[in-house]
Amino acid sequence: MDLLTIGDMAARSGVAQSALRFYEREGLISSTRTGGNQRRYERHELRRIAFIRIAQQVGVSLDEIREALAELPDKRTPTRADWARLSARWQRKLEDRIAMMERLRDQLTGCIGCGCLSLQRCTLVNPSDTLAAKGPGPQRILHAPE
Amino acid sequence: MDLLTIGDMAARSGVAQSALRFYEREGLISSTRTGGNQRRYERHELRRIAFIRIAQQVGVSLDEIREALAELPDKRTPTRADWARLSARWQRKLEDRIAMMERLRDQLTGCIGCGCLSLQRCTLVNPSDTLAAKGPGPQRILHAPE
DNA sequence: CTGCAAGTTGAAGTGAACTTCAGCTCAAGG
DNA sequence: CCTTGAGCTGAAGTTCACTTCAACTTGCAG
Repeated sequence: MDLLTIGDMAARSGVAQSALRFYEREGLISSTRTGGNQRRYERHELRRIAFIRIAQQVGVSLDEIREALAELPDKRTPTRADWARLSARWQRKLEDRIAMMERLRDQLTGCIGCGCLSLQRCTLVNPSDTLAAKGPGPQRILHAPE
Repeated sequence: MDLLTIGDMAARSGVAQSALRFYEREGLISSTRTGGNQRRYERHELRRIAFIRIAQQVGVSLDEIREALAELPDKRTPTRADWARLSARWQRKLEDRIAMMERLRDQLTGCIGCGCLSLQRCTLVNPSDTLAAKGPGPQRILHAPE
C-alpha cells in the first residue's frame, strides 16, 4: 500500500499532527486505521488538507470549509473535475474578497486626502454595511461577503 | 461640552458598548469620567475607533493596532496630518495583502487547470513559505506579510 | 526479541476578541 | 421625589482553531 502515516502527512503538508487529528475529529479529513489503531491516510487526503489551508488563507471558517468539502464524493477518490469545481467556487470568493479590499484601499486613499476617517461618511468601517448589522457577538475579521 | 456618552459612541460607531469598554481596558481608546464615574468621550475618539475597525478589516491584531495608535500624539487632538500618516501606513499593508490574495487567486487558477492542488508543487498553501515555518502555536488566519 | 521513536486517547489549556451576568449607582423627565 | 433607562464593575463565559499533557500502545531496525 502507499498509505501515509500521520507523521508523513504532517511533514508533507506542513500541518501539525495535532491539527490533523483535530481536523479528523471535526470531520474535515478522514483516515483508516491499522490493526494497532494507528491512522493511515490515502494520498488524496493531502489534497483535502491543501484545500483547507487555502480556504483558511481566504478567511473561511472551518465550518464553511466542512460544508464545501461535503460536496466531494464520499466513496470514490475525488477526480480532477471534482476539485476543479470546488476550486472555482473558492476562486470566486477570493475575487470577492479582493474586490472588497480594493474598495477599502481606494476609500482609504480618499480619506487620507481629507483626513476624515469619519465613521458614517466614509463607508470604510462598514464596507458593505453588513458588519454593524450583524448585531452583538464576536465579529469575524475580514468577513467574507457572501 | 460636546462630550459623548458610551451609548452615543456605540450608536455612532456601530461597535458594542462592551467592546468599547474592552478597547479602553486594552488601551486602544480613552475617556474621561463624569462626577458619577460615567465615561465621556471626545469626538476624536470616534476616529480612533474607525481606525481600529479598518485595521481589523485588513487583518491586523489589536496588539499591532495599539502599537500603531501609540504613535498618535497623546496630549493634543490628532491633526489631519497625524491621521494621514497612519492611514498611509495601513494603506501599504492593505496593498501587500491584496497582492498576496492576487497571487493566491492566480495560483488557484493554475491549479484548476491542472487539477493538482498539490501541497508543495503549488506554493499555494504556504504562500510566502512563512506559515509552516512558524512552528506550533495557533496560526493567524490571513497573516499579514510584513 | 528488544528498544525506542512514533502513534494513541481524552481532557485540559491557550489566546484573541469580545459578551454576558449580577449587583449596583447615576441622571433626567414627569 | 420617584421611576426608569443608561451606565458602572469584576468575574466568568464564549467561540475558534488549535496545542499540550500524561499515560499508554505500536511498529520497525538491529
